[in-house]
Amino acid sequence: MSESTADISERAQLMLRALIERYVVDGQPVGSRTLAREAGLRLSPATIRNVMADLEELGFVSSPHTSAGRVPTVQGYRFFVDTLLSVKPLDRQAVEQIRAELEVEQSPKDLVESASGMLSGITQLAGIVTLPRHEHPLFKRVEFLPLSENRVLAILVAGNDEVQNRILHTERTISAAELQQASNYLNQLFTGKDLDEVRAALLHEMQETRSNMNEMMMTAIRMADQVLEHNADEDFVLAGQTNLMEFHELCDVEKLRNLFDAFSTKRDILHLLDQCVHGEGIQIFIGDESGYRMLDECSMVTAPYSVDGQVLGVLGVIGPTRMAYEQVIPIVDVTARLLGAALNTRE
Amino acid sequence: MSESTADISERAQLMLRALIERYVVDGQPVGSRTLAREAGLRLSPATIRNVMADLEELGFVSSPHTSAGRVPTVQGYRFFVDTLLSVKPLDRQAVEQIRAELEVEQSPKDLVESASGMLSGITQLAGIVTLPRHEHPLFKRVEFLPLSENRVLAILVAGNDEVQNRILHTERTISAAELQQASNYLNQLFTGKDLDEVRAALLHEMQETRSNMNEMMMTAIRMADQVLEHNADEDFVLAGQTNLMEFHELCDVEKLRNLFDAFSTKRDILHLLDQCVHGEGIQIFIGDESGYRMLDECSMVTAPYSVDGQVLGVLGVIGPTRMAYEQVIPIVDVTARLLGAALNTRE
DNA sequence: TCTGGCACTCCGACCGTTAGAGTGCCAGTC
DNA sequence: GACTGGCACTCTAACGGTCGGAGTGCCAGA
Repeated sequence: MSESTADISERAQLMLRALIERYVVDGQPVGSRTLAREAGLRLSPATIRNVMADLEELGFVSSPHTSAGRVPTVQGYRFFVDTLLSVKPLDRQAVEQIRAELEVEQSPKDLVESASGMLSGITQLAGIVTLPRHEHPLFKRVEFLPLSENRVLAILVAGNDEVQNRILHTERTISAAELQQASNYLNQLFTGKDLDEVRAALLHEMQETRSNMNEMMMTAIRMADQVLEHNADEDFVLAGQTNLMEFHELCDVEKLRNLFDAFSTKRDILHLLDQCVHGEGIQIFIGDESGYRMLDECSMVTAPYSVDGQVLGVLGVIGPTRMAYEQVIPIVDVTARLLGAALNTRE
Repeated sequence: MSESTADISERAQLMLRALIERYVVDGQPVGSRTLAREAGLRLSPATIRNVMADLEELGFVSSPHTSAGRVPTVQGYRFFVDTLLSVKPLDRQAVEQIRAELEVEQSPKDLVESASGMLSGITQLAGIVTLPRHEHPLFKRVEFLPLSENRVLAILVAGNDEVQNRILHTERTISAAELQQASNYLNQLFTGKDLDEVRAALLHEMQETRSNMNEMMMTAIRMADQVLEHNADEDFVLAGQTNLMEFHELCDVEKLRNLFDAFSTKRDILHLLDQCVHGEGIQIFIGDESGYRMLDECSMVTAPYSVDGQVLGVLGVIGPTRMAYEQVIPIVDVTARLLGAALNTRE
């Protein structure tokens, strides 16, 4: 008991590492003999058993039953990724593959989908990427086009050149000149302002002066709301969910159902991803660390991606706790950088 | 052997029907005693066994092993839906629920999602709806807005008021007047024409006269392409996939994986849905009738939905072969009508 | 401090048995 | 001739016992 978590013998660390690396392969409990063979150390199974007993006492491994081998616990994985892990630099081929895929000119939405596909394809796990979201979208421009008698097409351009359309039905036919006047007014006043402010200013003005542009301004507000709301309710793109079915620890239909339900409900997953935006760099949730029951047997490795230093979203990988962290981490890392870069060239 | 498929004794038909209705409930083979109890007929199990033997010879039922009850075959289900089925009219409450959900003002995409959710929610199976697709979209309007130095926002409005945006980088700064001129030209010439024709005409003109509006016209073509292409590659919205995990005949992880893979690949499913557009009214694929292995244990009930007599898409339900067809069919039918109606009010 | 040996435990696989459900067939009855 | 009760038969799923393998903990000796 004199040992604190901080000073586990180096040998024990090597052993834990070997055990995890072995367990990741086939998900079977690892026994002392196997470990004696596989770990580079020249030790007998008996010795290894002693060390394993120590590791068990520290809570890093546990045995499913008396005469089974040992299995890493969440704490074991945590210690592993925090202090034992040596991240292998990603091989050039994979990097090039991702770069090539993301370099093709495509819309942000398509880029996100490509990235998600890449993540799941390379790791053989599930890839997840949130849609890019600007913190404070700017008002850039609004236009109103007469469509037919009582219908006007309103177009709002936000700072990131995101465009919103909306067809509105008006009470009377509004002339092209009037529409022009309205848009001129709004554009002169607000171009470059924060969309939030624009919204507030319009609301204020509508109450003050009951101008004849109310209808137009109403629309502008509604559209601003839409952009803001569209930005508020984040969304993500998932790929390769079915890869998760390969892992027998998840193959219980009950668990699968909970997991897939969470994927389509999105709420909980989004909430979790949200926590990853604020943390800096790679974030890892192992097993029940996430706090969500359906992810108890899963881990999630995430990294935020950003353009010009502004974080636009998060991406990552979801898989069983026994994933090859040392491989997944660099993949997530690189993909985040490359996605950021790809989004940058478009703006 | 003197009996042809056409003339099965009425009693046998009643029996097949009772058997299927019973089997749908819990998916267990149905024995003669159960059937004697449940079917209204006052017959002894022995008699029922004789009739069951006939049905088996005709290929309508089969027994998984010597001393199990009988299970309907695909042919059995087929005969059932073709000739035995009495579709129960949907109860008003459900209809109202669907109507209410689809009556809220929302975009086509949202409507489709609502419909899909309704289908899966009411049937407790998976709901599927293709996005609406106009066969011959019309050109309605195009506008070009100067954004900044070398950037122009192009907006194309199609006949169904579908709007496409695209930002284009120009070689030189084009004045607002020039842009106005270009759009006026295009609008005057092409409004109301078939988008296909517009595209062809523009291409032709570009080759003939090397006008200074080439750049604008190029864009118009590209955008037309986009609308056309967007329409060509259909897509669907799926909901309630996880409901399928409740059925033990699908609970084998291997099958589940194939099914979910097909859902995310989309190709095969789309191909199947495509066949349903052309058939008129309700279409039903039972088990391996679909020709796709991953749907061997599934059935699909579909109906096309249309606006003004033009079919825009298909919707339906995917579930295990033992689904309550007499309930699913009217739900699919009604939802198709209501979705058509909902889309209509928007145009 | 490490190791070989030993007793012990537990799981999974492999029977054999049994109860239950359902069948097919036959002879008897209305 | 149509229906039924009875009977022998078959197959499955569940239970329990046995057995080998894998792995453990502990101890005594190097």
